[in-house]
Amino acid sequence: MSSKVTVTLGGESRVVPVGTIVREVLDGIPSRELVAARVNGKVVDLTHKLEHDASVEPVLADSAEGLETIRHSTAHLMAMAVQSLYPGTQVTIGPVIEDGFFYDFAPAAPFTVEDLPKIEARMRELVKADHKIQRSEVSREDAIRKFSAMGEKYKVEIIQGIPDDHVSIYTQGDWLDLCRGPHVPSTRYLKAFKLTSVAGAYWRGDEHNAMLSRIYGTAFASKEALEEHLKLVELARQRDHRKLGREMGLYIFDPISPGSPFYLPKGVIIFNALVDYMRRLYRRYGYDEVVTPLIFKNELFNTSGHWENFRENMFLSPDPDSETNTIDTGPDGWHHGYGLKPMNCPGHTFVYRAEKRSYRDLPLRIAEFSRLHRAERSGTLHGLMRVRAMSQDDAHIFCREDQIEDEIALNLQMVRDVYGALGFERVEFKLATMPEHHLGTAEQWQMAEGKLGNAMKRNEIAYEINPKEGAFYGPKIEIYVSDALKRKWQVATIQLDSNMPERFDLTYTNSAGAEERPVMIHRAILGSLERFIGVLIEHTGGVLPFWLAPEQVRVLSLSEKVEDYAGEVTGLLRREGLRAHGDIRNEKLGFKVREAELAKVPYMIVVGEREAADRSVSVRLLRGEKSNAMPLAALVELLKKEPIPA
RNA sequence: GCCGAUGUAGCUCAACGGUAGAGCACCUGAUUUGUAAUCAGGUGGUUGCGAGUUCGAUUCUCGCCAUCGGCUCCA
Repeated sequence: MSSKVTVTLGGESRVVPVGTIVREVLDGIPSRELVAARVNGKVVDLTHKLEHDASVEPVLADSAEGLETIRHSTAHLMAMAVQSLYPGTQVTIGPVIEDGFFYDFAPAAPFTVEDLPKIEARMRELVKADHKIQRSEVSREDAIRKFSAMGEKYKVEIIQGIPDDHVSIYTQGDWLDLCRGPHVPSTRYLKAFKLTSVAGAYWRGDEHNAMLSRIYGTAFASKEALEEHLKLVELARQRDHRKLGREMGLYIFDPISPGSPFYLPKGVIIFNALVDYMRRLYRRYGYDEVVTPLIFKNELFNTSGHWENFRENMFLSPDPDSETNTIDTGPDGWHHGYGLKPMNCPGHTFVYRAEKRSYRDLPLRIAEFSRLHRAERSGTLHGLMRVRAMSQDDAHIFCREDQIEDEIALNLQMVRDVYGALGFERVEFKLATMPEHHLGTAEQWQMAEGKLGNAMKRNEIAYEINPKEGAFYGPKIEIYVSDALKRKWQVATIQLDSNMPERFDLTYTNSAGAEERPVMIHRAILGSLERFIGVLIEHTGGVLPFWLAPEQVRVLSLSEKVEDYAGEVTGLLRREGLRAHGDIRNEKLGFKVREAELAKVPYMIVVGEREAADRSVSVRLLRGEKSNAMPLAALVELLKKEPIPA
């Protein structure tokens, strides 16, 4: 074996002795920017020894990998600080996440936010001490012995799950942790971090396991980048749909019905505008709308499989005809009272069965906006994003097997129409595949997944696979959008189902006169209207497009003298079908403008004596964007040009 | 459901082991107003609910409910 290795860096090659550390090869780069290196594509420590020929690239602090390394090292720094402040606390895992990192601990008592400043202070001390961060490799057995001796039983459990003979350990000062790495060379490199919150988290995410105490934090390459991030978080907080919804008078929540919004008149306008929009699309795409019951005998849910699979999320009601009037479980395992529907699908099979169906009737597209109720666990409720009562732009398509791909493709087209019209640029698609518990054979699943995939390819849609996340009856396409907090929300879904038609024994007569089983496609494009409105509000910061704005025009009178003219203008706009209101209160104009701005009314129409004299108006757009005067007729023209998606 | 925090007027928030206060909103009056807050006065709270400790609880303790941050779950 040669004692020299050839290193390629930035297109140039050089020969160095075997065992040279990467840092020495990257001698041209200032140490404060360099946090790690990429050797043959793999990110490693700067102290990594070069044993073979390799191509080497620097990993800089502000690159994606650099940031990841910094965050990971910061998580270690935090763990070191925690263990020095709270001896006896065990460490578990501490990964990097989207905007920072967390570390799960098993402390004597759970951490609270009051602990964070103390931990942060200790972290800063450790940074100042400039502890070198060193990697070493030990055998699995040695590592197990070592961590056992330290009383770190979670670490031992982790190591026991690692198949390799050797594991790596990182040491900084008198502290060490099992870790794959890489890490920054010393704690001095960590200069911009903040601990953000604490939370409980189960060991390995399993609620049967012990509850650990998790601390979240974030770290950046520079103080400026951290500040910028914190500013964004603050901005996002201001856009919170719960705050904006209240301020804009759209909806409220009350403990009298947890998880169920009370839509106020303005909120209903948004709700109805979205429903109207979907109805226009339904006409174009050939859907029929139905209204089915909200409450059913549980016999329905027993047949559909909901009783078995969804009961814990259902609101149940006794049978009023029953003498005992209880919701006890009956002798055959399901109770004979009523259940509030959590989904429309079982009910829609009765719409299908209302007539004898022929292959010529298919595809049959049945839509419904009815309210659905799901008994979501109390801790999961979150404004409009996670509710117990919701409406969906729900539809079920009953079709022949040979129509599946076309129907899916048509739906994907509709998805694009909708998200394009609403200005969502970041839309992601996933294909959720066969889960552990499933009905049908692997071949059937493969075929169904293939059809969904093909339909996406036909629409030139790039998608990821979401393994084993399909519904138990069939695979699904999941469609996600991002909100202002950069949280991804699943909104739309398209699911293939041959189970429900089977359970309800749905058939159609084929061209040869024989009975065949249709396939059912479950789909929603906006998904839950509640969640969609929440996402929309955070996405737009409450500044909704004209066609969705609860109040489109506000006419502001300057004084009592022009009250009549203001009323006349408001009346005219209303007759033109616009959502216009007059503000003729005894207030100064500045005050009225401010209130209209806060209410996010897109058009403010100012009328004073000048305007009244020549029958004109002065127009101000939201945020003072534009302000000019025009004749009344011109205003109507202008407003009628506002786009409404169809 | 689990971990942690929180709950005071319609909203945002302050205070305190000795029966609560501000701003906004609301009401009344004055002002007649030109593009993000005119002035003055007034109404409004059994401090989330229930129990305990205490001479006395809104404050301390416990339970419940709800909310917030997470976990978990999500056909």
